[in-house]
Amino acid sequence: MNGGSNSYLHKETIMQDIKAILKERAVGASLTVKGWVRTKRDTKNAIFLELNDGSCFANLQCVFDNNAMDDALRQAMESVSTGAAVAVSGSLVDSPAAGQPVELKASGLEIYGESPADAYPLQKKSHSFEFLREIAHLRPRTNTFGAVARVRHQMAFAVHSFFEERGFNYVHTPLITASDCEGAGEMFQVTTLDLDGIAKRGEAVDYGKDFFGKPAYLSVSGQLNVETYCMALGKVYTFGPTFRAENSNTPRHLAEFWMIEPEMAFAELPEDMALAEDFIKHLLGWALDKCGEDLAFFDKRVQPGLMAMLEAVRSSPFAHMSYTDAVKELEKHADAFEFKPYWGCDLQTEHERYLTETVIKGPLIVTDYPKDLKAFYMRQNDDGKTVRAMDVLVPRIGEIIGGSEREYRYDLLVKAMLDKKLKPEDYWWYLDLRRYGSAPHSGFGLGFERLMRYVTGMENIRDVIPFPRAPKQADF
RNA sequence: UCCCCUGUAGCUCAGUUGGCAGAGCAAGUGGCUGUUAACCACUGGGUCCGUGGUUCAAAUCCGCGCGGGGGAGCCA
Repeated sequence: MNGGSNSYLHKETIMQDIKAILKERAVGASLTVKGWVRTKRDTKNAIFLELNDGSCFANLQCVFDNNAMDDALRQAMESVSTGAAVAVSGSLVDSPAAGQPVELKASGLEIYGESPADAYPLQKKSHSFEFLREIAHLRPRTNTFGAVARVRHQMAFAVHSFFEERGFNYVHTPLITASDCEGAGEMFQVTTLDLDGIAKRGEAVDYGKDFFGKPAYLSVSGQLNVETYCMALGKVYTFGPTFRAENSNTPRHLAEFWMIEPEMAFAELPEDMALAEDFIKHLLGWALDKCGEDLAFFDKRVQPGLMAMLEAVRSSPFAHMSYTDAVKELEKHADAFEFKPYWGCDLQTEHERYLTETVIKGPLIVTDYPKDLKAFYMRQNDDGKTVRAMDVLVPRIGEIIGGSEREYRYDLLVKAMLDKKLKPEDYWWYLDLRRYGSAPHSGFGLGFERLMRYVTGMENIRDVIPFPRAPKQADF
């Protein structure tokens, strides 16, 4: 554990991560800590190294006696600077100074990797998120992005725990699809054809020679596929990457993002909405319970009031409003909008924000949208005008969930396809679900990174995923 | 894709009517100090995004290109 022959570590110490050390506070214990130097401060009598090993937000302060270092240790210390990877051994003591309850009274030091101070991009100061985005390989070493990474892990884990507790099966839907009919946005094409060569030779593209024998794409949604397993296992969900080739350049869109799509057999829209509300509350509650230290940082430095907001959402019922009522509400305040609301209009961002931030001041579920605004597979209401869709809107983020009860009646589904200029034969296997044992079912999609924006308070979606992909942006 | 803003030291930014390139932080050196966004002094540090133009003179004005941010649309 102690490394090479030039080690100045004490050999008989216990290796622990900083999270455990700060939790247990075993004063008197001999310890070895391995991590990265966040800051180094010299004084006459002591040298302070603050170490972070990623296990938690907090650093461990290691204190070396500046008057009791031999030449070898002093020389090693000379080459330690912000960013260096080191191991420090010593004994845990109560800290005589304010700022930390315990600290490591250090005597051993080993350097694994230096980090030249005149070149290392991360300084002992705050950096803009825009700058850090350009060094995405180093930004997880900062307070903010370390916290984002830990929260992201916990949220992914919470997704699975939520569905596991409720008897859902996790289904892996394909990322590559050869059907050009998912209808949820522009798709990335996948090919093994030599496009350069074909272009140089001036030939026409023959997809019969492509890998799949026809054009193939990255999936924009797992929903249609997961419905097949829903009609067999009852309660299912997907959680995986999703790809949209839209040329959208906003703080809330990515070309590659992660989406969670549950689907419940025999469930109608009210159960779907209840699931969505429980899901959001489970996730926010999990974050509050498991990531308090990280959230406290976001609350202090990124989004003041964040934790109180999350607590409030967790403990109060979501508001409900039909699309028709929402438009009536908006029409009362038509002067406030650039786009005047009317029945049949798509709700603009300004409309959604007004509803959640001004009218409701919290999460709002809007239901029963005009059928012309929504996808073909949504269950049609008896009024002939609306479908059983529901969008969960939250302040600051806007739409975080989009879902619906699905149309399970064969004839009505085919008619909806034709109305939207889709070819039923392209959806033959999807239609089979309505021919053999069709049943009411409902589901929704939650954008994982939008959830992350909501939970952390981070404004830009590119800062809540490790390596964001967006138009003209695929570095790292 | 459209609209607006923006690009100057490692980072964040200032730079007046077009007239010798600046500050804070970071880095280096020294000092002080159980420090904790440490403090004090000194030092080094520039393709002013690129390109073309206007001008005696361009970081500054104009055209084009590229990058970044915000808003809109698409949506999760």
